Amino acid sequence: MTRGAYSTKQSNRILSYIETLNGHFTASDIYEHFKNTDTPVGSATIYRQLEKFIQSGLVNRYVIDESTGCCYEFIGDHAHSHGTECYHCKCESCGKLIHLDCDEISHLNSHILSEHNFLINPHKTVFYGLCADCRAKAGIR
Amino acid sequence: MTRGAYSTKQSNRILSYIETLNGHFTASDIYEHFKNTDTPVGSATIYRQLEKFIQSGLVNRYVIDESTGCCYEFIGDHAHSHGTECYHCKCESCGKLIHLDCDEISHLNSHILSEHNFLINPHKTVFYGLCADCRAKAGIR
DNA sequence: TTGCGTGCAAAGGTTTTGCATGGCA
DNA sequence: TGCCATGCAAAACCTTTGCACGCAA
Repeated sequence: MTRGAYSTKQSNRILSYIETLNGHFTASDIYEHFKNTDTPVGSATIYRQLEKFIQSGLVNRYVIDESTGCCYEFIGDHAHSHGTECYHCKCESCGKLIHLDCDEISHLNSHILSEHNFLINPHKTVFYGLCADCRAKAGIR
Repeated sequence: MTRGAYSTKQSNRILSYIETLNGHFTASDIYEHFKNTDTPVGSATIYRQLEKFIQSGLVNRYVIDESTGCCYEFIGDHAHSHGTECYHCKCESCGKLIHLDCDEISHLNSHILSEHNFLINPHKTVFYGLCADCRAKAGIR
C-alpha cells in the first residue's frame, strides 16, 4: 500500500481478519464477522477496502459462483512464486472449493499453449466435479 | 431434458435465439432481443428456461464480469457423447470455442482424482484464456 | 488543516419468488 | 383434465454511490 493511503483502524482490522483465512471469502463473510463486535464495519467500507487491497496486489478477486457474490482471496506476501499458477476445483454438489497448486497443472498449461496454441487464464478457469465426500455419499468411486 | 417438461413457444424461441449466438450472452441480451417483438418474454421466464437448459447440459453458466451479471453460453449437443472426454477452451476475447481431446488432459484428470481426490466433470469444465489470434492481436506471446 | 476514510442510507442492477392465468399433453 | 409454463410485480440480493462527519498525517 504505497500511495497517499492512510492506515486506519478498519483497514487494519479487515486485513488482519482475512489474513487468518486460508481459503476464499466474500464481502459478506467480512461483514458478518464484524457485525456483532463493538464496532461493526459498514459494507461500503469493506468493498472500498477490498478494492484497495486488489489494487495493491494483496488480494485477488475471483468470480466463481455468482449466486454467493464475488469471491476474494488473500495473497499477501506468501507469493505463489510469481505466476499465480493457482487453480480451483469446485464441487458441484456441496460447493466446496479446493485449492490446486501442483506441477501437473502447470505442465498441462504449457502443453496446451505449445500444442493447442491456447493460453489458459488460471483466474477464470475452474474445474467442476465432485469432491471425495460427495462421491462417497453418492456411492461413486 | 428429463422430459416431464413441456415444449412451449417461449422455450423454443429462446433456444432458437441462443443457438445463433456464437459468443457469450446474458439474460438481459435475451430479454432485449424479444422486448420489441409482438410477444416479449418476461425476465422470470428467461431465467427459468436458462436454468432448465443448464440442467439438461445445453447451456453453461459462468461469470465473466460480475458487474454485468451472469454470462451464459450455448454448448449444444456435442457435449452429450458420453463416451469421449471432450474438454473445451473458450477464448475470453473472441468467444471462440476450441475442442480438446488429448491424452494430456485425460492424464491430468486421473492425476487430480488420485492425488487430489477430486473427480472432474468434463462437460462442465471449461478452460478460459486467449486463443492464438487474439494473443497476436493483443501482442501477447 | 488537508484530504482520505468511514458510516449511513439510498440507488442501481441482476436474479428470484408469489400468485393468478394461460397453454401443452 | 392435470400439470407445467408464463407474466407481472414485488422482493431479495449484492454492489456502488452521495453526502456529511471523523480521523490520520
